[in-house]
Amino acid sequence: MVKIGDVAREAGVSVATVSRTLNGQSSVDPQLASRVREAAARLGYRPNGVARNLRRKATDLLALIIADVANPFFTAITRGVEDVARSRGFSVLLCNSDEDPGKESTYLRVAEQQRVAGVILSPHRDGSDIGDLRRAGVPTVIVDRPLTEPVDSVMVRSREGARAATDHLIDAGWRRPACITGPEDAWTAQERLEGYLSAVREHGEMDELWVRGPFRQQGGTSGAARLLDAPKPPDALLVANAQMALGVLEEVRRRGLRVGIDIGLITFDEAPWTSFVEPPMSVVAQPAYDIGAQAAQLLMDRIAGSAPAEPRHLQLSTMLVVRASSRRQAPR
Amino acid sequence: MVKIGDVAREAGVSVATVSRTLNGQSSVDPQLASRVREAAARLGYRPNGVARNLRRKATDLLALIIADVANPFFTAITRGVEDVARSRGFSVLLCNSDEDPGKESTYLRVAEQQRVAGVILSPHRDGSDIGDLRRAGVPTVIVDRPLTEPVDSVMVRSREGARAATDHLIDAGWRRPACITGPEDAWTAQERLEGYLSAVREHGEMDELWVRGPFRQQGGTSGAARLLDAPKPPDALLVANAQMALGVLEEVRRRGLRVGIDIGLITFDEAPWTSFVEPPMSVVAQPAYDIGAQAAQLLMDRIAGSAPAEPRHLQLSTMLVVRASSRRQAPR
DNA sequence: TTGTATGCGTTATCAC
DNA sequence: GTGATAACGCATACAA
Repeated sequence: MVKIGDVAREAGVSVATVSRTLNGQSSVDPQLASRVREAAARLGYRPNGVARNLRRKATDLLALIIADVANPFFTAITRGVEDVARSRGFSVLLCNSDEDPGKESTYLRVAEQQRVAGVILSPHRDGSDIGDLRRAGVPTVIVDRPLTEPVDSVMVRSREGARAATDHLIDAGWRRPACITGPEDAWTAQERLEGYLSAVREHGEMDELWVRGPFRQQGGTSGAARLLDAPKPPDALLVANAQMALGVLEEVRRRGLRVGIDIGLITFDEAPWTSFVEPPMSVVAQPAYDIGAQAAQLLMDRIAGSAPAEPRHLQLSTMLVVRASSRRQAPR
Repeated sequence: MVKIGDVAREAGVSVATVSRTLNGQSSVDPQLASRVREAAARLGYRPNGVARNLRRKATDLLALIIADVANPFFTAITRGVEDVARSRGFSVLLCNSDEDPGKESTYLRVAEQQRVAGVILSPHRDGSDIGDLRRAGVPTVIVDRPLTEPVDSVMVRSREGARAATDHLIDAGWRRPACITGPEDAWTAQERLEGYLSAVREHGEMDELWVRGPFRQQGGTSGAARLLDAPKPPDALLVANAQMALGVLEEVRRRGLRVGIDIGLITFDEAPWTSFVEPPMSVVAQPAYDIGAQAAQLLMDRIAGSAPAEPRHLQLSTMLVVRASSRRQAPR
């Protein structure tokens, strides 16, 4: 492996000059500079990033710690993070925590040990301990779920989205909208439920119909089943996430209910399939890519030191996308 | 930032003893060892991974260079890689090349400079130059698309999958199956087309019907349109990727054709939506997660030096998943 | 502008 | 079993 000294010898200069040249310092004689560059090219020199990082006491690595990159919501966040990171010369370490506090803290430790320049974290259910990170002075941005610690964050106005979706269901003529949300310890589940409740309460004379379940397909299936088995079942459903929505769809079809006629449907998350099911599914779209991009931006500012001392909290809005599943057609 | 010397002083031992203790060397007096561990905990010591990497001349970082993590096929590969990497104590650097030779070579250089322990690469269309990597002795595994260089690889028997799918269409009673495949310079597109062609030729007396398009939704739309506008249009379609399949579905519906009755459909890739469209879509499932997991496994073996000198080539099989879209129902 | 020399925080080699 | 010390490859303070 050729190192800086080899290049220096080849070019007949000192290592300092090689270093300066390759790091684009202006104070190098153009003549020498080109001799250095030629020598480096001739020898196929590749600077050792590890040594450089050690000396500079800084890396150009970002850690992205999320539940699961296979969840389309996080996939989009990941893409957003990676795009702005790359544009600023940073690379991203991908960490799937699977909502497992153990894996999460392992990754947090890895991030700290590898001296990453910053961390973007979607904390698990029960809150996460980023105390070590903060003590170590590692810039951090929280996404999707809040943390009590005073750090930068990027969130989505879930509650407002749920509320708008519920209002829409009612406006469309559905009389008994219900909500299928996530587990109690999931903040986003709570937010979405509250959005639903506030809409229903405001309309008055409407029953509050809701159930919880895991944020997975099966959670949707069983949630729908429980609601539909009730003596006075709902006639429309707001589902808190796309994976659950697939389960709901399954259950609804199993019962022979016609979406848009017998039952109205709307779900959180613009998954790739939503506009291709029959009928197309209305959604509360979350700006997932932007969450990632903005979080990365915040982080870069923080790393560059060009951020205010106090933490900044970004709140992105959802977008209501109305398709056929939530429009009420008269039964034939 | 507390360093190893601080811990040594706190524990009243030498840095060597601290290092040995924290790296789990057995040859340390248990008494001293616990004193060291206590001191480290008391001080909140975090080993500096960068310094360690420099000294050891090795990192526990893997670079994963793929076209786009947002493509479900690559998402699954990514998850597979990350899982086995983590289980072996490695982290993964996520790199989206977007099929752009420029981005790809940038990432290749980053990987080399950061002295990653290994690289998993899905080369872009026109072939990729991993010469530098090989010269630098960086273990590399190629996935999804071949490269002439003699390195480890994990591929899918695309051709056989396409052939099985075409055979299935014919067996199901479709008389004029066609193929919508990707661009000429995409190896997988070629393989899938050839699989289709071999099936059709073997059956004899059948027209070879096929078109190419970009591996995107729009490619499916326009491909389907061109085929269906022909004087003698096909009655069934084999589509080379899931994103194209969405486009095909769109076009087919636009024309009022009933899937499974007027036209048979089957596509490559088990995307999350395939079983939820109406009617459920038959697919040629690729073992994407396994591709990633196996590639990572191969790479780890190579890194550990426990791999044979000659490159190993894994070939994973596809799985035909027959759903309603490719079964032929009599028109009502 | 250029060169020399020091140190970044570890691990590992060598004596003891 | 333990400790002193020399690398690892680079960036930079300082001297020239």
